[in-house]
Amino acid sequence: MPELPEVETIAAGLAPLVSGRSIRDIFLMQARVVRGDELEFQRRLLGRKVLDVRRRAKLLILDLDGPLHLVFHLKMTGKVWVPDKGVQPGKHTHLILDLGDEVYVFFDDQRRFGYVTALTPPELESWDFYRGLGPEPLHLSSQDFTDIFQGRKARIKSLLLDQQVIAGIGNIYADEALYMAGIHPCTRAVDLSGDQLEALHCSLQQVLQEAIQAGGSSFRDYRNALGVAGLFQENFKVYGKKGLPCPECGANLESTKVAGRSSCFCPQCQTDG
DNA sequence: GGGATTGTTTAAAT
DNA sequence: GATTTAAACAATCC
Repeated sequence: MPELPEVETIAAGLAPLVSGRSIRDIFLMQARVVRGDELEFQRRLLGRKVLDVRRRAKLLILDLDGPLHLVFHLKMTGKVWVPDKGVQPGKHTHLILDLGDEVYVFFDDQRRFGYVTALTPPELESWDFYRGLGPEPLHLSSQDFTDIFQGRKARIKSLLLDQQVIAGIGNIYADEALYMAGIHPCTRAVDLSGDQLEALHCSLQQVLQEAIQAGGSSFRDYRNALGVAGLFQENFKVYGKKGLPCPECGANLESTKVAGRSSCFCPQCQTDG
């Protein structure tokens, strides 16, 4: 569930807590959450110092000396956080990094879809998934944004969710941005006017920035680096609100399947589908 | 116990 | 071959 704003919030919260600290010990309770050989994983990490914490797409990346990259994908229910002192691991805590002075990084994942891996810079750069990621939406000019979708025949919602096309967007922010721009999720990108693409660019940047400001969305069980819930879910206009009235026109919001995902939209405000 | 939930991969279709 | 769509997968909740 964590999308761009949630991972951004986690990275920002984690950075001051872990930067400059070294990994003194590693406790791996669920080896399956580690991609690659778990012994090699532990060998690589031990003693490394955290230099920086950042986000790329939905990936949370800790840059370590060596150099080495500790890469998390949180998928649906993954959490990377620094608990208050004395907090014991839960039954879904799969990995703990001991950073000394009673500072621990917990990696929790109830459904265990998430994963973590330790990669050297060449390994990271040659990783097909990483290399194939599309541009960061917040770094795109209106022109670049338009160029991405120009002439594509797929439905706009599918393209927004495609990490190779544009990175970091999931079901929540795709639905919200399309609603704000007045575009039906089933519209083929090729059928969108220049004005519509510009509106979508604008609404996407707005919704992402507002969500980051609010500390992400806490639908279900997302928590930030301190284990605190975000607030943006209170700003949802359409996501998960099938059957409720549209905040603009009052029509009942509808849901349909696009790219295998439920997609909530207003049949009045989001036409041309 | 079936269906829904997620992002990604892989296979199939166009 | 390129593009697009659908199914499969992981584990759990309701």
